[in-house]
Amino acid sequence: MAQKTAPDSTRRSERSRRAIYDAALALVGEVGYGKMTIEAIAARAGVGKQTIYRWWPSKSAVLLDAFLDLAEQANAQLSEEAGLAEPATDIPDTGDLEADLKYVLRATVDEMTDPKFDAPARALAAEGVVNQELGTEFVERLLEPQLQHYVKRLRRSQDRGEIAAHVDPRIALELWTGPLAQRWMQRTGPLTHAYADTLVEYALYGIAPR
Amino acid sequence: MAQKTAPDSTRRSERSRRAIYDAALALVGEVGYGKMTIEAIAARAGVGKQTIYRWWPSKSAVLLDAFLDLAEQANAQLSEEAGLAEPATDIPDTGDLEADLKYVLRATVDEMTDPKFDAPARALAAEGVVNQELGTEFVERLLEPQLQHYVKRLRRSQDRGEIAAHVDPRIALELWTGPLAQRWMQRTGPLTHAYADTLVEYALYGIAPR
Amino acid sequence: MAQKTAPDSTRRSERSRRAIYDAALALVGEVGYGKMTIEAIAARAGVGKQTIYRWWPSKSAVLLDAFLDLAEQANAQLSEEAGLAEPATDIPDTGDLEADLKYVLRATVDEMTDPKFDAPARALAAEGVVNQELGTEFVERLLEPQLQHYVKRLRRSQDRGEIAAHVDPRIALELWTGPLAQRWMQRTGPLTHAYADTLVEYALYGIAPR
Amino acid sequence: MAQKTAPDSTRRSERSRRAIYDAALALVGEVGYGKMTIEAIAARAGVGKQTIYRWWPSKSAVLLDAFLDLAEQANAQLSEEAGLAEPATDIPDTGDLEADLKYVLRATVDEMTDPKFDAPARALAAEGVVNQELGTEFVERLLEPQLQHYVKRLRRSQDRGEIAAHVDPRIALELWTGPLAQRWMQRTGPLTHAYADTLVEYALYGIAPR
DNA sequence: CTGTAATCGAGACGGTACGTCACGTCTTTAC
DNA sequence: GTAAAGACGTGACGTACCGTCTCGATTACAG
Repeated sequence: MAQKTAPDSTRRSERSRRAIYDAALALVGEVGYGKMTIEAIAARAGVGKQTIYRWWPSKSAVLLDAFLDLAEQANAQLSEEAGLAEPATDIPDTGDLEADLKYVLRATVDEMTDPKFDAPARALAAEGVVNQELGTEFVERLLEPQLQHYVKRLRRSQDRGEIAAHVDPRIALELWTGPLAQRWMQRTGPLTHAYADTLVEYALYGIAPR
Repeated sequence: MAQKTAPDSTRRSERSRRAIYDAALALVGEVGYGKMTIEAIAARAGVGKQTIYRWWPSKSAVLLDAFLDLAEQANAQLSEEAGLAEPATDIPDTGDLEADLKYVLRATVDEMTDPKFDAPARALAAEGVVNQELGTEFVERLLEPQLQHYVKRLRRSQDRGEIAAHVDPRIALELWTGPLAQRWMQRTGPLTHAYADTLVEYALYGIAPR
Repeated sequence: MAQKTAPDSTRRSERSRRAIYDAALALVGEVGYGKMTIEAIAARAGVGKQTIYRWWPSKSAVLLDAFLDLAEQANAQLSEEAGLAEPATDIPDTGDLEADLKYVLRATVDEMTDPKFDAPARALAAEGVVNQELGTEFVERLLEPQLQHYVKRLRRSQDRGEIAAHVDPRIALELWTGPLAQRWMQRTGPLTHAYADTLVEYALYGIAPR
Repeated sequence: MAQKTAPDSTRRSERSRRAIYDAALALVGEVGYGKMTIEAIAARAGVGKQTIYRWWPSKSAVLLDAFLDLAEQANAQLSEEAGLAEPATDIPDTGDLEADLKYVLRATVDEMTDPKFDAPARALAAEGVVNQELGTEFVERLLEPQLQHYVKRLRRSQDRGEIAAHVDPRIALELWTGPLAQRWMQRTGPLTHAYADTLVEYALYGIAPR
């Protein structure tokens, strides 16, 4: 099937791409996703509209790429600060599962609260709820890779007998990521460190009396 | 301060209101929230645009009312089928907490899977992620009342010693509603009865070895 | 065949129509037909683009109506100045055909030179050369009615024996309107009173020796 | 003053030039002048856009050159058919002015009707009405040289006393070229041999009774 | 039972943004 | 250095809806 003669990506303007990302992220923060227009992105980036339409099919796709780029950069910076060559996203393993999970979950809460991430992340999450394609990509490229860090970490604990053998780690991790996600997306309650700690405790030991 | 001469709701056309709800729900299913326009709702409902603008401030508000109406009707019908006068939304209390939770959670999974509810509910959930005001109203009028049924039920179990005394029921219920919501909204995994059962088990007894 | 549900002309805004005419005529004079855009007309008239597209199919159609309106007004004003109820466009009949023709032709030259008429008239004439539909309408609604005044006048002279019996007045009049039109449109020579006079003389008596 | 580093015409690609002419003439016939775009000419000619912009300042200039080239070729072919070395554009002089004029005018009518010439000629004529520069060039390079053939021919007749001494040939010729041009450009009437004949007769002997 | 005031369907209005097209310039690679 | 190719910033296109407005026609209450 003939594509509409796909553009030649080797000749793509890097400077335009960056300017578009910056403009999109700035705008989604300033006016919100609904009122962010492609024309405004183009104007702010000092770029022709066609340059956006040439490389992305929709404004959600632009924002997704911009956000992924942002996440990547933030990650790279984090690793650098830690003086590491490899990405620093692994979940720590001090031998104390409860402490490790609380540590990571508190960091997640902090990130969810950071206004720099909040606006674009909400916009993408919202769009993903309604737009299957974008939602899938968002999950596959951003969310699931992060969740897999939990899977790895839980499996290590399971090998050591710190988690019951019958437990499926991929489901277990949802005991805390699910509630956190819900509070963030639906604002059903405050997102605090204490809340994160409680979730970890309930999840590890259950709510039935021991 | 003078309101914009608020309309007189006693003279409101009931037939128009119903037609607008029907049109909105039909359209959100057919073309999706983003492409649903007020003009299309008006045209389909055989109604002037002003009749919509007179009574609702935005298309999300129309859809919210339409959906609440739908939920109400569905509820009423359910109660009627059960031959009850009062609404049938309470969580059963057979004395077996695990069984009761699994029963209700399976029903929730079924509802989330029902295409009649799926499209408008997703649209509203998505809009709520990004639009604080609508999100809050959605939660307050629809979600939180349902969650409170869990609180009531859990408290009863707690009084009987079936749940540890230190547990906060309002947080505990998120151990299963959170994961369910996340799978539904972000499509991070399949929504099945087996999954619902697993969530209840993990939540009750924890994932650490007993 | 279903029209695209033609708009209701009884509800048309007269103020907008006038503003659009004024803007179109002003713009064609200032920037020329080629660079006159519908957006600019709309902006200058303080009108939405759709209001133009609702009532006219193209920018040439707008200009045609604007110009016809202008011609009508100019005509009405002329009649009024002369204190007449009927339109003053008839060709005089003093009994001296040569003098009458020269008089009218000189007036035509003056009009063709008047910058107020020149720009829009050129634009329409040009568009009509290339666009059959517009050209036909331009001729039928503006040019031919004026030519018919010559026909009437010539026929009267012919009845009196001042013009040879075998002559077809509709063709005869082209002996002077044709050259004038050509000099105006193609700029093949200057448009002066002397030139007009010469045309009348050559046409009446021929260029062969008598 | 530095020209924009004028291109070196000795290295110009003849094949591209020809292809551009062909493409321009074909397109003006197929889609009309207004919808003929430089991009389309380039694409059809298998030529880069810059190759057009390097050698011509505007699309009207391209078409003008293309049309002049066409006219030249047609002329050369005509001469060749007649077995002549020199160009065959002079007006015949059989001694019978009326007959000679009718002969040439009938040929002009035929040419104006030939669809191969019609589309580009109209486009250029139209553009010339509105664009002084192009109009002047069109007249100087194409129209006026043809009119001068009449001047020469008329002067010869005048020397022989077949035309009144006081007549200005340059004006006289407009008695038939003007009407013809008008009928062609403004479509004010049919273009036939009979019409051409009538024009010649009226012009020679006048419309007043002799 | 009839006036009268508000709601109703309809849709024109001034706008904003859409996604596309072509402009004329510029850069890259091949000849 | 010219050529084909095509990405770029720019700006107009014609369309779709926005939310406001004005217009009769309908409707339901108050006199």
